[in-house]
Amino acid sequence: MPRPRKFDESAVLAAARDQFWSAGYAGTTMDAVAAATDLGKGSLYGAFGGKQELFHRVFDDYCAQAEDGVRRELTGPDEEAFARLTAHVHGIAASVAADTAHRGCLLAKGTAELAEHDPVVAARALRTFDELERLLVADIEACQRHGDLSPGADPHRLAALVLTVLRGMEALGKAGKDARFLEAVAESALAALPRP
Amino acid sequence: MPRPRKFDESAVLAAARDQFWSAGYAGTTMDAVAAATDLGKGSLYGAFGGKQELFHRVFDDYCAQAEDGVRRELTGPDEEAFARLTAHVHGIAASVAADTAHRGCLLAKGTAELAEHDPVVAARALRTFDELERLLVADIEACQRHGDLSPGADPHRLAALVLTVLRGMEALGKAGKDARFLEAVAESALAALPRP
DNA sequence: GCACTTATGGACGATTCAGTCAAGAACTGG
DNA sequence: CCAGTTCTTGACTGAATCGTCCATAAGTGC
Repeated sequence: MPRPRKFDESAVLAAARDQFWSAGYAGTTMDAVAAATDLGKGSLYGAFGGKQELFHRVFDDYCAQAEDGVRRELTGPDEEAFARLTAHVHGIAASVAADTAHRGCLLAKGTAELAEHDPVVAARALRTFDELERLLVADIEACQRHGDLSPGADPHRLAALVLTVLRGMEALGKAGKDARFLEAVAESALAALPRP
Repeated sequence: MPRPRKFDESAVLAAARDQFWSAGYAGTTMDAVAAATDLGKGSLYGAFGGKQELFHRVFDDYCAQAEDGVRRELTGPDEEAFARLTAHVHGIAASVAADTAHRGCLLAKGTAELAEHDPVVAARALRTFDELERLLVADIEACQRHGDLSPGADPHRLAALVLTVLRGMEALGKAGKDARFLEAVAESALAALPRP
């Protein structure tokens, strides 16, 4: 029987994630990750394979968690679909505004830095956005069924617009646009949805 | 009288910009910049001071050019204000979609990578977005004067929404969302503006 | 408690990085 | 054509960088 690992894998991944999140991929050194996780470099390489593989793992976990969070926020009975949608949009605005350190979102940061040259990252990012879009479509369809949104509108187009607004808020929040701006955008985007 | 410079400063800055654009700040080496510009490192450091100063210069120039381009697209007589707006939004969608290499926008990439830790970059990015917003407000007000948009709507809110959609399209295009998606978003965003 | 397997941790190596420096080249005013 | 100033070249430095390696520790089935 092998010697079991002494470290908690999820804690190590969280520490690595924070390093990548703060310094970016190229700006993060494996020595820093080792120091942050209190692991020797031998253990780090033995367990995760290398910088790129570690990042892929961290990025994948982050995307999965992001999807899960949104899924929880947007799933439920039709009667509350519109409330869920407004809460989600306002919630994103609020959380972006609350990020006064402008750390932003690892999905956005990783995509901006690596999507051009790393097909694994690009594919994972695209899959995540597609899933977020799908969740929005489902919720918007629920809104239509319950009569909160115009049944004649194309739910895919509405979802695409909402997703785009959400990602734009993230980008502008990172640049320092304030809570008032973001809140106004959230309100305007919701007001732009066609009511029956 | 001093010996004049042999190189063309704007060509050197363009080559440096391409390096930073492609590899990011941390991923770019001064050796690579020197090779791309055919300059010795001594000249590079003598003329621009160092990696960070060079990036600030490149980033500032890029932002200024971006502002100028949008200013040209959105400025003109009231009668064409709405046509300018629709052309701008569709133009961004088309140019993002045409960027099949997913190089994206240096403003977005630099902001994502550096805004958190480099106040110079953060301030320049915010200033650029504010200027783009201002240009949108001016054009939307022109639309209202000419009767193409509802005069009762708050032009600042509409401009904020449009700017957010544009930055969201850039972010999603980088992740690989296709031309059909982006075009649908552009159309939906324009359709969401309140007509008189 | 022995043997076997894996984890650990830190030293090590080859490479690469940002930035410096000095010697010589190039240009112009006089 | 000379003197003075700046530009250029590329070798050099010291610090990091990624990744490897190996001796040792640790846990478990028998």
